[in-house]
Amino acid sequence: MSEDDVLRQIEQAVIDHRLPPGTKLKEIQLAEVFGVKRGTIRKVLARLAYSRLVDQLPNRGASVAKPSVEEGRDLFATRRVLESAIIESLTPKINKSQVRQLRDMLDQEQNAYEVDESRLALSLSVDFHRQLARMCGNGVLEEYLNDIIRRTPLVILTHLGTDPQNRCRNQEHNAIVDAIEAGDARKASNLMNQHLLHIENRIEHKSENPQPDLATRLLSNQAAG
Amino acid sequence: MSEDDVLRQIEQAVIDHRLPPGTKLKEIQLAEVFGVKRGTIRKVLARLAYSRLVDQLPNRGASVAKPSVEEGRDLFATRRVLESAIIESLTPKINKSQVRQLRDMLDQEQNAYEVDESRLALSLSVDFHRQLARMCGNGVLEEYLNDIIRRTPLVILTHLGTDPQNRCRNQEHNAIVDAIEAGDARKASNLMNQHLLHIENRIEHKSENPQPDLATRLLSNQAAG
DNA sequence: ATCTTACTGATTGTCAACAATTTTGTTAAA
DNA sequence: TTTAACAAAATTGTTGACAATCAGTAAGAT
Repeated sequence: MSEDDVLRQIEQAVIDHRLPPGTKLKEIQLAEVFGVKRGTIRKVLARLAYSRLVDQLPNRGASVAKPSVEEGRDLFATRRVLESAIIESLTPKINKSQVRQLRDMLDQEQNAYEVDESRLALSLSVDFHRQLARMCGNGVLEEYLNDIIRRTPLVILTHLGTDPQNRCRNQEHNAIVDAIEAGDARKASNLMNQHLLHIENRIEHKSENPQPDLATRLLSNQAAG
Repeated sequence: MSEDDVLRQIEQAVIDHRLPPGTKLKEIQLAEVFGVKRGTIRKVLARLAYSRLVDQLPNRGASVAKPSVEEGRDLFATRRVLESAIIESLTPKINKSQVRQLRDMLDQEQNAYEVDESRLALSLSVDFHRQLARMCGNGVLEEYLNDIIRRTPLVILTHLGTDPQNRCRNQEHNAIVDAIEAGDARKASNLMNQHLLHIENRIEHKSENPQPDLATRLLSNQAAG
């Protein structure tokens, strides 16, 4: 298994919340799990740290990142900026074949929901955003959006949990494509903004009822132990 | 000298075009220059590659990146998106002390030009953009803009050379602050867009008269070799 | 003359042993 | 019982030696 494979595996595990935020990532352990040398793990962890998916402290190793509420807010705000720009750039120059491609993706996504393949549906839903970035033809913009998309699940996990309501709404995706197809860049961009705000706002609300910290959680369950 | 020090030194050397695009960065050589072990250089090169300041090919080492015209165009377009968003976000909430701080920076920059400290002037000019990002209060946005700002000199170097006309115009910076102070976010944002387009357009024009490629350059000088 | 092949030096990539540090566990004194 | 000091274990960080690979060169074949 190559370095890139290991990277993808860990990334995917984070996205699927098999590795919740805060989980310690020990080098030897990971090396044994993936059957690679410690040096490989070391490089992978450095890359994950660079993209803010893990936190690294000197002599204290790596752990799955726990983005703060502020970071989550900033991340979503930046994502709205980028995705709005992508839509504004794409709308005037999209062609019919591309519109059809987007529709196909949304149909697949809807299908996956209906047959209860929720993991596949989530994955397709993310692909929709990625595909828009790809189509807009600006590689740098695409690159930065992909960075942000990779960080988003951690924010949602950390501050919203795994409630299925946190997913993208397929219906909203369809409305965005409608506006793009109609050539209404402003409307499409606004719809995307709203779409992302729906999730973003849940973070703000949730953070008003902050998750109990370790002490609180232990004291409210004194029978255990 | 620490890993971060080495990183900064190389970064600065790239920005100051002491290391022109394409320069090979050999591990042993760098290790000797900075008086560090090869492992340190190795980590630094990996980080520089991640931020696209150097290109890395397997078994072929690292060299200072040579961004393509497309990458340069995309980079500037993305930069306009981010900096516009920063201005729009900052304008409604900036306070007088912050405006004064920006003015001070621009005065220093102007001063540096007048006493012909062009390197200092350039540095202060970049700081102006960074400061706006800092003031807008979105850490993620700031982070991404700093990434782009680090990559910008390479694009300019590769496609425009070291012509002093490629610098930011102090006058345009002042006009942007004027609009911010007047609370006119739309105008300030547009000015920033124009400001960046002034440099961006030079890339497009330059690339219409493409630099002769290697073959052409060699054949037009057959006496050599 | 041109192409192929084998060789050489330089450079990058890998690894296992060692060092440094933090964490955990234990003991002993207050 | 608590605290502090110390010892042991686990983990991360570093290093030098070695392996693998590549660019360049020269000899040989066509």
